[in-house]
Amino acid sequence: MRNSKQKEIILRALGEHCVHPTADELYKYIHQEHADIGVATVYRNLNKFAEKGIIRKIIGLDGSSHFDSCLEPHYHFICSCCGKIYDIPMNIGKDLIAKAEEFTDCKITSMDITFRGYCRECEDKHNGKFVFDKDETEMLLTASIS
Amino acid sequence: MRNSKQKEIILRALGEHCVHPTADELYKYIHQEHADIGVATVYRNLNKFAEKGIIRKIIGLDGSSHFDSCLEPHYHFICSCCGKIYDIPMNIGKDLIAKAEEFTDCKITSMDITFRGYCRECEDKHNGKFVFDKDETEMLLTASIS
DNA sequence: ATGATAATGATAATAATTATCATTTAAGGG
DNA sequence: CCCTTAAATGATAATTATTATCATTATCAT
Repeated sequence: MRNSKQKEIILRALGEHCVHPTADELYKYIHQEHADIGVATVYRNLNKFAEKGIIRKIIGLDGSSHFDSCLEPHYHFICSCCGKIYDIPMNIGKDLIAKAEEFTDCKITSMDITFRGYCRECEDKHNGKFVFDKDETEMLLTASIS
Repeated sequence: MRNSKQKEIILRALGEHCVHPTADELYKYIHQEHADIGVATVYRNLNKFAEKGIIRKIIGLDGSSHFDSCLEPHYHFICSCCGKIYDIPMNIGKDLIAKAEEFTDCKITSMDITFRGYCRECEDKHNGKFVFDKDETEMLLTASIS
């Protein structure tokens, strides 16, 4: 993989987000400062980075791809109300892989644990009654960009 | 939710599949016998069933939505080579939810564990060197319909 | 510096999913 | 059993996210 100015910009931009953005969201964010970087480049590189293990790809509530620059072992929490994805910095359940290999007779290389529920904010605001609303989510994700 | 002939057909068809199909795959399967059932109806009902907790929705390697008629607590294994999704009938790791709630201060309602690796077949065939190929996957998924 | 070739960006193409809306159907009350 | 009402359906259009194409540009080993 050859180096490029665009790759550095994309990686840095991803690092600036605590709530994990989609390729499209990241493209729009980058576009503000670097209007000369194309959509295809952002999609291409995020996927390439994820393939190489430089970043992680997470699948959101609605099946959309989100990206995560944190490589430390951790799991994810997705709020069923606002759709935001949070990190859970845990390194438990390592023995689960061994158990699963016994059950399946397959070679297991990784494990993702995703918790769902209601984040503090949504639990307080709506008492957990609301369901996932994509528009609201996009608003919140955009708002969290600083 | 009102009853309908289409709903019954869709639910029965899903139950006949051991490898979890996507909405589109299930539509094509149903279409062979019931050409009068529309795409929208299949998508609509699968999603409605999943919402109501009658079936489960699983997100595949490439972010596609697969459906699973089995409601017993279990986890999934996705082969990084052929993309097929298998069930792992385990009921371990219940205490993980309690731990995650401590960490996050969020109300957690569910947990998904997805293992990735290479299934027996792919491990033997390619020695785990191949990466996910969507076309090959579709072929295999279709072939598994009986 | 230079040549091979990987990376880029504009755009077209694709694929999956959802919205629209006229028509049909289910189900409860009279 | 018929009627009413609203939910469900199916054909199709629309949308959306993502990927493919390809001419041009940039990287980097030599």
